[in-house]
Amino acid sequence: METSGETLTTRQAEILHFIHLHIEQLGYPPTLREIANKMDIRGISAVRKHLDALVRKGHLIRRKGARALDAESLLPSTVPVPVLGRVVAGIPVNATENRLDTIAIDPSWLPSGPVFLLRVKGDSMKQAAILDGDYVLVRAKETAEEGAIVVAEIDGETTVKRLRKKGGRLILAPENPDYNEIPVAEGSAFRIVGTVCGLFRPSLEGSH
Amino acid sequence: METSGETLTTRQAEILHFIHLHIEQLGYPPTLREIANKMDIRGISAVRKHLDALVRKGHLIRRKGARALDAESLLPSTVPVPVLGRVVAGIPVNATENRLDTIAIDPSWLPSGPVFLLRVKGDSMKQAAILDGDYVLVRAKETAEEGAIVVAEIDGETTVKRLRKKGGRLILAPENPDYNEIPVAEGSAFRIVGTVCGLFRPSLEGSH
DNA sequence: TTTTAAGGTGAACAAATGATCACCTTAGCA
DNA sequence: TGCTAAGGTGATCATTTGTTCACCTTAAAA
Repeated sequence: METSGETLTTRQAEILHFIHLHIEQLGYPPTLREIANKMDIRGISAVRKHLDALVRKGHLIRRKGARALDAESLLPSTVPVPVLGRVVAGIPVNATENRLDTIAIDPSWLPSGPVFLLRVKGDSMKQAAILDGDYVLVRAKETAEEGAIVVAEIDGETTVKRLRKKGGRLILAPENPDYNEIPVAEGSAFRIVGTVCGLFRPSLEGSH
Repeated sequence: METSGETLTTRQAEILHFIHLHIEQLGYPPTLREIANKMDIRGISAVRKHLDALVRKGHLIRRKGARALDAESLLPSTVPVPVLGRVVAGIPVNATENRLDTIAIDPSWLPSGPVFLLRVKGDSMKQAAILDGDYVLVRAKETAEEGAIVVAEIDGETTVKRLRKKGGRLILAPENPDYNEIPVAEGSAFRIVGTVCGLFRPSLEGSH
């Protein structure tokens, strides 16, 4: 995601940095005079020239009015993704219950459609490089192809397994020899909640 | 992350929503008159009263000056993290060269201090659940404890391995029996770039 | 040597903006 | 019945803000 065309001078980069900082800290852009103060510039015409340069080089958008500086549209935005605790009846992505938290995810790491995050318990998917405590990114859908890693609900339990077929019957296959396959019995309460399409492992440090 | 104290009236929620929308689309907050226009209000005093109510109820921060509305500090923010290609001399976190991309990461998944993302090549850390194509989150520092997973540069090559000691000498240990340990020879060009403190695996779907 | 771009100073000025005051309407509540 | 909160109208006014123009300095390029 390249934003720039030409490269910035040191001074221009300093000013752009201050604008970003101001927006981050206060929630809105600075005025020309506020920029002049912080940069130790006495006349605001100099500031104006810098802004013109930043606009020309594609790092800033200016519109009419006070503080009408847009430096954020050119930065990556994010999508808030809910972290669900238990996954129960219905597609629960928009439900407030069971929502433990909301994490911002970069859109380039998201598929289209409804998604949610789920914290993995246990190491039954160890061989698929999914560990206890990892967050899996789940695309909410009721169907899945054979071979996909799915989040499924079976007999009231929510689990992350690989979906396989054996002798014409669906099974939920772990990726760890210490665990047993879970056959999907004829009359069992079985439902696919979604497919695992990403993985996040924060605070990995200290594991060994 | 609860932001509100008291609940908003319908009108107040409408106005707050417009403010958020304006910031999202244009990068800066609206003026009182811009709010009045969109809300079909003729006098700005009415807008002022609504803003006062939003401030009182904890949904907005106001400061002196035009467009000085901060509605974003009360929403989850993100931190832009650079994705580096090659990791070469110096701490390159702020260098524009080698920067392939910038990804927004939720601060709750970040440690303090300078970090960057690095795409993993090869499956030498397979047993540590780090696969080819994964992005590792690296805390940039020049030292690491034994047992930590590190990004290190040795003889011009950048690699992700576990840092171990064997017979009083450092080694870079893979987590895959198919790979050999890399001993750190006395006079070799060896440098620790950082420690792996997180992992991201987008577009996992389709792997089996 | 001249030219050009980056960076800066200073001042005048029109437009945009928020503050403030007085007054109005409606609905719920005591 | 009177009171109060939410919501609104209209107008005045001081301040802030961006625009514009003329001119200066310095260093690199032609």
